[in-house]
Amino acid sequence: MKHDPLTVFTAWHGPLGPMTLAATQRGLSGVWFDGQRHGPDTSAWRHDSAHPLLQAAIEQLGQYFAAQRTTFDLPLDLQAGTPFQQQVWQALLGIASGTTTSYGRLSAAIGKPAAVRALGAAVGRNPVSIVVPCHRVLGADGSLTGYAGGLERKTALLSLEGPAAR
Amino acid sequence: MKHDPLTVFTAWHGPLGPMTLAATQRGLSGVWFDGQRHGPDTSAWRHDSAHPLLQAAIEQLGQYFAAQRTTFDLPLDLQAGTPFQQQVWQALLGIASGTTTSYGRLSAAIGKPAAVRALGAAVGRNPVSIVVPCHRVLGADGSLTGYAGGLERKTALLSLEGPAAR
DNA sequence: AGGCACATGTCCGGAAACGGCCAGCCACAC
DNA sequence: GTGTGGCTGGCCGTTTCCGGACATGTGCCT
Repeated sequence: MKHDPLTVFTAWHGPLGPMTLAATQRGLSGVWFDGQRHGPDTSAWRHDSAHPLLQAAIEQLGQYFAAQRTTFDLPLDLQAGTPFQQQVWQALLGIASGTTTSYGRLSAAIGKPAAVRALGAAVGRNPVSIVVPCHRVLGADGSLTGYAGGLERKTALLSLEGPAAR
Repeated sequence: MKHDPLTVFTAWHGPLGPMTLAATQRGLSGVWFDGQRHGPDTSAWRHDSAHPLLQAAIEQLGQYFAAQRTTFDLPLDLQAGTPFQQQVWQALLGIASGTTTSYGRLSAAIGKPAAVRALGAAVGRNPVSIVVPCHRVLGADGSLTGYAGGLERKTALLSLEGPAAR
């Protein structure tokens, strides 16, 4: 009986495979690789491939994959998560393209150095792949550790962003 | 992240104390005595004392309390409950003013004679007091058993509806 | 008569398990 | 010595699971 915003979604086939994008009145709320872990349940949403924000997102993603864009200019709606998750996702936005950080440094950055493990779980549930760059977080020793869309995709995204930096 | 209808609400001070009324686009969705058990959380709703449906409800409630009306003519929205709860609340609407029934008979009426206890719980969570007459359900031996708004109010409503039948 | 066990759907609280981690140790290889 | 690899334990938010409580009534047992 609570009021949640109406969510619209559409499909898009990008270089790394088919994806699903979602948006609310407040902004872009989701970008998922089809079949990834923690994927969306679209059954209660409305399909709308003509939605302006979704089209804008697709355009910018296309430019990103074509290496013609490194940052995104889109309104985001991250209100779906818990306060802690929102805090983590917000922090992810601070990681510049071409750079990476570690789970430990990120948890220290939000003032909860001991919540490293919990942060890892929160990062893994980031609903807006690519745009909210959860793929730029590595293990303390530089290992890939994990990615909801599969490690190959994480590697692909990182090499796309920093050709030099392996 | 699911779409629920926008809910509006307002306050009304009736003969039995202050109350809160709520409505969605589909119809009247709530009538509660302030402070009753299982009361609403209005924090995500919008206050709108001018809403036509809410005003209509208040008018009819006024007539009801003045003994100038025994039935209500208002669209209802009972979609907030579980399927079982909706079934029970729907059954409540079949109890005519001036009459009463028991939890046992009611559970038999919906084809689930064994779910008496569950039905009691469901009746107790009826969101639309008075209009959906949960106060017309008594124990098998005629005892009052319970009322989310307090037993005094249950008594008051029953005596209002059936002056003869105490 | 009186007492007790049981059926049923839902909610709520507490307990436990589960992660996209990391630091500290130890054991081995060179 | 130095480096690598593997194990261990503790960290903490979230999710899941489980056990009880309820606006009751019927049947069986004493």
